[in-house]
Amino acid sequence: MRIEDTDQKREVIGGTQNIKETLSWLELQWDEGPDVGGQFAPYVQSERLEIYQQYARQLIDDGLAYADPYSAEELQKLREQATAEKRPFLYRNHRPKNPQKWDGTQPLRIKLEPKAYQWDDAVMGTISMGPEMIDDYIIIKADGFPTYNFCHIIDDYLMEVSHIMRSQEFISSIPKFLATHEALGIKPPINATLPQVLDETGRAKLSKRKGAKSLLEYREAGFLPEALLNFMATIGWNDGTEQEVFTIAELIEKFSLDRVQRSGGNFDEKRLIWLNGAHIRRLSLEELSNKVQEFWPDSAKNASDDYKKEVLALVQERLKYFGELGQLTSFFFEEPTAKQTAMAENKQLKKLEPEEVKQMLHAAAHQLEQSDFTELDLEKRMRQLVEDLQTKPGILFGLLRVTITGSNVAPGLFETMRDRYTSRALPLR
RNA sequence: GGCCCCUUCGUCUAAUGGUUAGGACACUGGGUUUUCAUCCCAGCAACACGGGUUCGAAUCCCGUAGGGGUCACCA
Repeated sequence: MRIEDTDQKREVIGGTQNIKETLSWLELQWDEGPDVGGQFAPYVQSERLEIYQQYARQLIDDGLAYADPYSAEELQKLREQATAEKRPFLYRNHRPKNPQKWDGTQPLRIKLEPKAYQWDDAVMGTISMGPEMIDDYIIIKADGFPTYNFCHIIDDYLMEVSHIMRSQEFISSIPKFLATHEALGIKPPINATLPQVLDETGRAKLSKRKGAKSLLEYREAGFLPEALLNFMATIGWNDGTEQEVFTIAELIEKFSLDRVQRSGGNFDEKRLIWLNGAHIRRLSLEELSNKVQEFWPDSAKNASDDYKKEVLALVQERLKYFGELGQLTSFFFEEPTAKQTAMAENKQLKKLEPEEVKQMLHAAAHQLEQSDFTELDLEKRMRQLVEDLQTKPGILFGLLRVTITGSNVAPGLFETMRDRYTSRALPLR
């Protein structure tokens, strides 16, 4: 892992920390980099300025770099002119004839020979671009910091990087990178251009500025890292079989660049939600229990771990992400409040007269007092009651569900009764 | 505008000249069931368009259209 922090103006407080935290959460570990060290340290570019200066001086000595005499305003003007004439802006058309000696206060530009390049991209295949893609770009800014375009090449070389996998927006810069390698007399690594991830509309690349969530927000919402990785990996890649759900270990084993697609894919959150549910269902109760600790409702604070585990077992197959845990389980820990609303929303229950409701609940309570609260006994008694009251399972069970959970959506009724009452988490009334 | 990349169901994708164009998500219907969910079954739904090449094209070639990227003292 290398921290590319050469743009002082855009440095965000906590930005690096955020990246490290995200990668750690996703279980993507770096074996070399900040915090862990390595033979090519330092791994933070702002601590490597000397190195870039050295390479820049070499280029000056070779006559391959020169000071840029233009002011920002002058350049801006030239650029606007090019845009107005509907042609690309090329700095090299305005190269100074006799550039002054670089004193470190002006930007330093690399002098590249315009020529066509052809190379093999590990995803895109053979790509070629003409000389119009080559321009003299800034390698050291007026503030003394190098640009990404320049210093990543040096770092990748010094750090013996084998593959560079970048998103599509870099592809048209690759000829400049190749030309820079030539100027420095070093061999370029393998380039792989990955498809972009687009937003739900498929019209723009996914970006936080346009409302995309950060990965850490998915963590907050209770998504699993393996689901996120599974989801991201299968936008633009598949293993050639019909497998949809992959563990992290499987992804590491099966992923290969030659099965990566060239076209971009949409970020379909519905598919992510489904995948997350699928991964949740694969967890053992023990694993699930460990992962949801932060997501229990406040009212579960004093409940025992054993009780919470029982509750968890009842909701595991209906949990799509942990953020739902509260609304799915709160009635195991506190008396529900939404009973009236739930009654009104239930097609069968809203037709009942208050007197009928009262009668049914009294009869049910009477049975419960005699029950041993095993699931089997509860079911036997309630089914008998359906017959005694000459009602339907849907009505009596629905009424009990609403009474106990405050909701029309809940785990199995008899399991719910058993867990809710035998634990003495809530008094029987 | 120049240059580059892309285009299979609504979405993620399989297919590498011969398939009724397959799977998954979503959606719809059904089954299991006390609700929801899980699970099972079924349905809906795609080769951007036009020319070639070929006995035969989603697949190869050319063109058109559409989409994306890039043209910073940002990465």
